[in-house]
Amino acid sequence: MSDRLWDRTRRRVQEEVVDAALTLFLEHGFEETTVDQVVAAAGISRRSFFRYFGTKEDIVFGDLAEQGPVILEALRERPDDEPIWDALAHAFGVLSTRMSPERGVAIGRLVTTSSALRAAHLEKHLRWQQVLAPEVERRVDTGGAPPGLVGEAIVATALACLDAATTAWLHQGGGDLAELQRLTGVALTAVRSG
Amino acid sequence: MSDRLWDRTRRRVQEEVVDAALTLFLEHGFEETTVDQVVAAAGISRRSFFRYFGTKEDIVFGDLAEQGPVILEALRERPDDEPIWDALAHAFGVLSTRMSPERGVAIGRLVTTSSALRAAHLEKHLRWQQVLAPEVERRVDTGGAPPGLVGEAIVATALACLDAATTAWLHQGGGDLAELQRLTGVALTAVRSG
DNA sequence: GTCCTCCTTGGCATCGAGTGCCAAGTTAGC
DNA sequence: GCTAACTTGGCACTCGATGCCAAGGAGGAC
Repeated sequence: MSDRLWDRTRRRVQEEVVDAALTLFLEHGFEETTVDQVVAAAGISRRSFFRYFGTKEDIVFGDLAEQGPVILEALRERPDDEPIWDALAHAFGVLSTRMSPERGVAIGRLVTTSSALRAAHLEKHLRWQQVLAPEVERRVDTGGAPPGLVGEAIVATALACLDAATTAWLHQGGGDLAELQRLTGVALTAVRSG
Repeated sequence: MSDRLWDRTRRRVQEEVVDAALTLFLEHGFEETTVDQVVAAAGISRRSFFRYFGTKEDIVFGDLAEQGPVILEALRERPDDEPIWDALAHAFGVLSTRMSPERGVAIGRLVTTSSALRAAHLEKHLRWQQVLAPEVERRVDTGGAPPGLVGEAIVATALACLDAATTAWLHQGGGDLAELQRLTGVALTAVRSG
């Protein structure tokens, strides 16, 4: 987090590109908007764009895929005797502070309308899963299961329920983050007691 | 399933392309092998290739993504009072009859090594999920949850556990399908009783 | 301020996946 | 054998993404 002119300029440019791109995406759709249109709207060269964002999907997700360690840190700070599902819910909660709810809803809607974004979204979950699984496995009783299996299954399930809840939440308008948490709880309860 | 010469030829060509492609993929990797190399090895034109397979990933997954209705049919045939997890496990079982175990293991290994294949794999699961969720929701008590939430959460969880089990199964050599089923059960039990 | 170094920028060429179009060839039904 | 239906493959093109390189701005040493 240094603050030389270069870094500040970089962040400013990045934000401008994201703003211009999201406007276009929401208006015409993600797949229908070309990178050329984005860079034209943002006033940056095509080549530089791909240095700011490795892929077109990165405009939408930013560095979210690399936030596994941040979630892990939050998970480590939860007490060891807390039920694993509560601990995970709280750990994922740290991400909600990184984005405005309005933008979260906009991104959520975009993701549901583009299979490329959906793929990137799920790949992101997979990255988180690999980071979080060991700590989850440390916390629970695996009962002699092969290493990795229980941790991965639990994290993947939590993310699956979060996704199902997000779908339902967006469907009923989105907006209230507490409601999303409630729906996630409902999904988890249904899974664990069906 | 008509049997005109055209259809038989089509199936034969398709199989030849898959065989040639899988050989190349296993030797050099999925992303590292270009479609041009595949069509050269299979003796077909590039243009025709994309009429047989809509995407490069389709070589590996075939029509698996469109088998949602087949799984659904199998699920419908399970008794209504069977626990939903057992019913789903049996329903997914019908897919194992569509491929040799050896090829299944080969594909599994490929998927773990290519993010493009992983994305297609997860997109496939999403397709299944949308087909199966309503029937699952009909079978269980949703307790007044928003429509779709519980069904999607349950199917997504089942698939997540199946994936975690597959990872562990491949890690320990693969081969025995009964062992994969056992691992899936272990994952599900861990999720539902952690 | 001057010079030198580091880093960024943008243009160019290129690759790889995927698609529309069209002319030529093959199959099916008569 | 003739015609309609369909398949094939070549060409040109779009779009995302990458390597390379020359030009230019930022920042420190003097």
